Formats: sequence, C-alpha cells, structure tokens
Amino acid sequence: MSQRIEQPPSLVQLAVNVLLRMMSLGELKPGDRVIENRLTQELGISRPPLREALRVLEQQGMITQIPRKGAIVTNLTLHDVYEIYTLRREVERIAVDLGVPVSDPVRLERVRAALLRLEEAAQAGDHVGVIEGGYEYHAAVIGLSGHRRLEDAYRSLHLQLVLCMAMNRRVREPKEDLLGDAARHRRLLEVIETGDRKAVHEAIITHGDRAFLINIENEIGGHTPESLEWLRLIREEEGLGL
Amino acid sequence: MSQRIEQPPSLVQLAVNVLLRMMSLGELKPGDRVIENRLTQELGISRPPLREALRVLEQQGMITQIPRKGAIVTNLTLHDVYEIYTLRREVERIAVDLGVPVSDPVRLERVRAALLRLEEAAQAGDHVGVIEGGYEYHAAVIGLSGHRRLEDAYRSLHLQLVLCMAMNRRVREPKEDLLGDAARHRRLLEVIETGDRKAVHEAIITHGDRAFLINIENEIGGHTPESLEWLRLIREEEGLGL
DNA sequence: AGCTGGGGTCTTGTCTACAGAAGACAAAAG
DNA sequence: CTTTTGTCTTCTGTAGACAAGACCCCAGCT
Repeated sequence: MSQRIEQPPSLVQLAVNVLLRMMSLGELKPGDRVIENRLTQELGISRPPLREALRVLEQQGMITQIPRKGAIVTNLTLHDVYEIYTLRREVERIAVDLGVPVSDPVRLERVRAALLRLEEAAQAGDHVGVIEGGYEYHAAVIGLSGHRRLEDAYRSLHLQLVLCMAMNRRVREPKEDLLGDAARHRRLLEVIETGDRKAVHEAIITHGDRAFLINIENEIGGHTPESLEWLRLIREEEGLGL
Repeated sequence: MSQRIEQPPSLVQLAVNVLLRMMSLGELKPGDRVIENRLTQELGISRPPLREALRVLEQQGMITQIPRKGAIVTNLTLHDVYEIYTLRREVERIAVDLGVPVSDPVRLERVRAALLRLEEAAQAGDHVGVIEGGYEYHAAVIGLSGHRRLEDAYRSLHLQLVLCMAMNRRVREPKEDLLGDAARHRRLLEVIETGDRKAVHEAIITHGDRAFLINIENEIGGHTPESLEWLRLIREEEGLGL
C-alpha cells in the first residue's frame, strides 16, 4: 500500500495559485493595484505569506513591485507580447531539437495522457478543461526534451500570456471549435511519433494561437521597432493563410 | 542635472545580494542547509524579509525549499549543468540572431563600456573585477537583442553557473591570463561591429569557458543519458583544439 | 486662480511572538 | 547489542502589531 498522507500545502503556494486563478479569470487585470491588506482579507491569510506569494509572482513577471509604493498586476506592452511570443517559439524549437525523436517512452506517455484529457474535455464542451489540457499537452511536448529549465521557462511564458489574453475579450468568447483543436493536437502527436524533427517543427508553426494578436497594437501601448516589425511579419504570414 | 536621490533598498533586496555574494565566495556551498534564524543573526535582519529573499532565490533556482524541513543551497547534478550550459548557449544564439547587426547604437555603447571596465580590471590584476565585468559584458551582448526576458534568462543561468563554479577549485585558482581574456572580448566586440551575424556565432562558440567541465562528472552526480552524451560531445570538441 | 504647505489617512516595511511539525537523543524493552 | 518508543529541542509557518513613508485633500498665501 503506497497510501501516502497528504501534506497541506503552504499558504504561500495556495496564495500563488489563487492569485494566478484570479488573473486568468480577469478578477485581477493588468494595471490593477494589489493592496496587501485587502487581499489578506479576501484570502483569509496574514500578510507574510501573501507577501511571499507576491514575490514569487514578481519573479514570474506577473506582478510588478515598486518600492514603498506597492504592487500592480504587470501591464504588458506590445514589446512584452513580442518578447513572450518570440521566446516561447524558440523554447518550443529547442525542445523539439532536443526531444525528437523521443528517446524515453515515459515522456511520450505523458503527452498521450494530456491529449486524452484534452480530447475528453473537448467532447464534454469544457472550455476551461480544454485550455488547461492544452497547456499540459504543450508542457509535455516541451518535456520530451528532458529539460526541466526549458519547461519552467515555457510555463513562465505561458502564464504571462494568460495574463495578456485575459485582457482580450476575443479569447473570453471561446467559440472556436474544441474538437478541431483537439484533432490538431492529435495530429501533432502523430508527427512526433514518426520522429521526423523537421516535420514536427512545421506542424508546430501551423499550430499557432495568434488569433488574438489581430488588433492588439491598438489595445496596448509600448510599441518598439522590434515589436512592430515582428507584428508586421506575423500579419504577412497570417495573410498568406498560414 | 539628473541627480536622483538614492533610495535605501529594501532589506529583501539587500539580503538577496548578500546571499548571492556568500554563494559566489563559497561561504554558502551547494547542499548547505540554510537555517533562517542563523542567517537573520548574521545579516542583522528579521525573518520575514529573509524569507522573502529566500523565495526569490528559490525562483532563481539557487535555493531549494522543502516544506516544513527548511531550505538548502541547490545541489546541482550533472544534468543540471548540462541544462544550464545548453540553455545559455541557445540564449546567446537567439540574442545574436535578434541583435546583430546592431540597430540601436546605445546598446553597442553598453557593450563598449563593459569592455572598458573589463580591460581596466584585467590590467589592474583585479580577478573579481574581471569576472563581474565579464558578466556585464556578456549581459550587454545579450542586451543587443533588446529582449529583456532573454537577458533575465541569461542572468538566471549565469547565477546558477556561479553556484556550480564556486564548487570547483579550479576556478578559484585563477591563473588564466586576464589580459588575454580581455583581448578575446575585444575581438568579439569587433566582430559584432562588422554586423556579420555568422561570424559572431563562430566567435562566441570559440569563446567558451568550459575548462572547468573537464573532470566534472567525477565530482557531482545526477548523470542522465542526455548529460553524458552532451559531455562526450564537449570532450570531442575540446580535444579538437576548439 | 494657481501654487505651497500642513495634517490626516492609507499602505508598506519590518519586527516580535506563538503554534505546530520535524528531527535528535536517550531510555527502556526485546 | 539492537531496536523501538517517548520526550525534548530546534526550526519553520503564520499571525499580529508597530513605525515610517507616500498620497490626498484642504486651507492659506501670493
């Protein structure tokens, strides 16, 4: 019997999770001030664990602390979005180079399990489940590389992106077809199983969730030469039906 | 006059800096237990700010926390070293792709300034200065990309590497010639100024500080297929006089 | 009317204190 | 002599309280 008893997680960890959830639900929006006393009341914890949680989120880039002035939910600029997208794509690329063809079947099994969860959620019409399953699926793909830091980087970028997408209404009205989404993920898995690295790269490129970028430069500020040039390229590719 | 008033940094920030310094000096070695009360006495601060500092370092991968059991300085395995090295090289590669040829002269100026500091330290025989200057130089090179997250990633990887190198005696007996080191950095800058991306990539590869990997697999554990294969490749390249 | 200075309030930064869990050690039993 | 159990110490997790700093509003002055 390997029935281990469950340890109650620390309040810091719980607070981090709750705050992340609040952000993804839009209860905490970018730019919102984060007042410690208010949150301690809402969460029912005292300030020290909350402050530690805020430090964690600050390191992840979700919270921006200004000394003696307080914390706000990080306001992403267009340049930030550019950074997140470009880095995430590079992370995927590196992971595929390292992880395909797959050496350890256990890692593939993780992708398969995530895909199953994703497909079940899609059939049940469970939007939240599809989003979470989608993350777990992609994380598992990164995990094929056996590179923990790479996966951590992916997670961090993903979380920041969640923050950004929560800003955008288009994403919160999810009328894209869940089943088609799941089918795309299944095809990617099949390509991975062939072990053809180049094919996997191509499959991932056409897999992009860049729809919400369409009008983004009118919604947020912080344009830079790099980010505008990047956006122009994206537009071109999308225009070509990619 | 842009004489801004100096704000006293928070105790958390100070504690992070002191702890990093202790690690690089070997006063805190990988595997060491970190007992909060002891450190609060040494640093002259109370536990809450120290705990927040530990959270920050945990996020950076320098500290490993085990719930209800305390914290230790992260013990790096061979696989970790493999991860750090491979990722750092990828970060450099991405930065060069994005940042060369240089679009913004201000960024190049930063590299030049770092090089000057490095050369001064080299001529003064200031080992610590050379190491710190070397970091600032490389960070500035990453900064050519105008990609803050990329630079953050580089910093994080660098810090973890410091942890690893502090373990290794070879690095603490610095008899390598500082002036030659500075000259190599100057050559890299010259290549960057030509704007020839490919040449920069080659220059960076031959720039490696991989000397301390020579005997590493006998000194630390945590071997994995990936890390051993990687080490084998490194050996081959080094053997070829690279 | 606009600017400057002061008081009040709110918020953060830090410290001390307490409760509960983990580990160490010693004593007793097999 | 080994093993086990009970107690004791140490350390972490959390709470609450206090002090210092930042913001805001209003009165008074130019």
